[in-house]
Amino acid sequence: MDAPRWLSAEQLRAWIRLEAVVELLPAVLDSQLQRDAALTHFEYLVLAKLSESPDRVLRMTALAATTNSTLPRLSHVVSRLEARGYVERLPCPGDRRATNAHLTDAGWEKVVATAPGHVDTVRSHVIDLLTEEQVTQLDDIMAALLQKLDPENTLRVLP
Amino acid sequence: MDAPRWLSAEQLRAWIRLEAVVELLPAVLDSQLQRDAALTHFEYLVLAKLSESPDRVLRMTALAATTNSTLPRLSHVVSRLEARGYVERLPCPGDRRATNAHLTDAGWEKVVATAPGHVDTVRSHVIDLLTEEQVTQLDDIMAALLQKLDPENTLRVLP
DNA sequence: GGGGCATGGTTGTCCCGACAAGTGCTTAGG
DNA sequence: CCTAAGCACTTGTCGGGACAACCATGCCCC
Repeated sequence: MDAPRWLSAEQLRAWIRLEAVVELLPAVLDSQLQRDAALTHFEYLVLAKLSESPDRVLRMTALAATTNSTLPRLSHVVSRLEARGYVERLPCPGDRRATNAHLTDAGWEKVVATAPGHVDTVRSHVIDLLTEEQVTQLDDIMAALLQKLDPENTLRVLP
Repeated sequence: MDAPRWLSAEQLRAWIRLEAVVELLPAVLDSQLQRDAALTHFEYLVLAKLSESPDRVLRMTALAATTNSTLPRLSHVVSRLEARGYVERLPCPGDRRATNAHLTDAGWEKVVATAPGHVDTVRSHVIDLLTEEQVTQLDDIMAALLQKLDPENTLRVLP
């Protein structure tokens, strides 16, 4: 094996901190949503993405893509959300292999009720801690990382 | 409920990207380590932190702190690592409630063998994708977030 | 128009992490 | 002292996610 290019002190520090954030942030999001809405962060994400879609419908594959997820994982989650009445599965008219996930009225109201608290958490734990300039920097940096993590750019970020 | 302060388009974009990275990055780290060393990212972190400590020993509480973890979680992981011969538990001389985790020689060699591949992954998926300036920005931004996520600053970052 | 292959989704199993109790030690208070 | 409160873990149970195997439909193309 060839000698590994080690990290400089500066790089190491940035990495350790990113590591810590990546570890701790999901826990905060999950616990707030769990406490206030009995939802996983991922479950909330599914509902939220559906609520933003035309007719509140999305194909499973598309939904998996926008939520950075795999199909098996999504399928399980949709089953749970279906059991709670927030989502229903409909056959896709065009393609009989496909399934459409549809946000029910109850699901819509769940999102409406849950979103403010979630946004507050995001603000207080991320956005409000940064300057306007830092938000821009963060966006650029994450975009650079995503180019590697998600080359297909499945989650089409809004303009 | 009062009107939630919504996010601007810029802020939302940055948040969605950070969300995606936080979701996808752990999977990359885990799968590389799993494939090359049959270790979880968290297991590797435990071994790595021990390897950096004097005498390769750390109290469970201290180890939990530097790995951004909880004591129950750590206890389970140490049990697994102990079963594989990488770590051993020793009674703490000063306080008979406490337990010291000690990295064995086998554990040390495991870290030495595993570190280069891990560093390569960190480089290729994070550090090398950013300019020097961006690394500094990232460090500052993550430091700001950690002040909220981890007020005690348990993980004492090196100079 | 029928093999062969890709696509879209579901189901089943295993393992890791969260959470909640429980045990033994230590310290403080009267 | 001796009891009560607090600390440092450990253990047990439960739920969610990864992965692999599986079915069904669509597409090709000869």
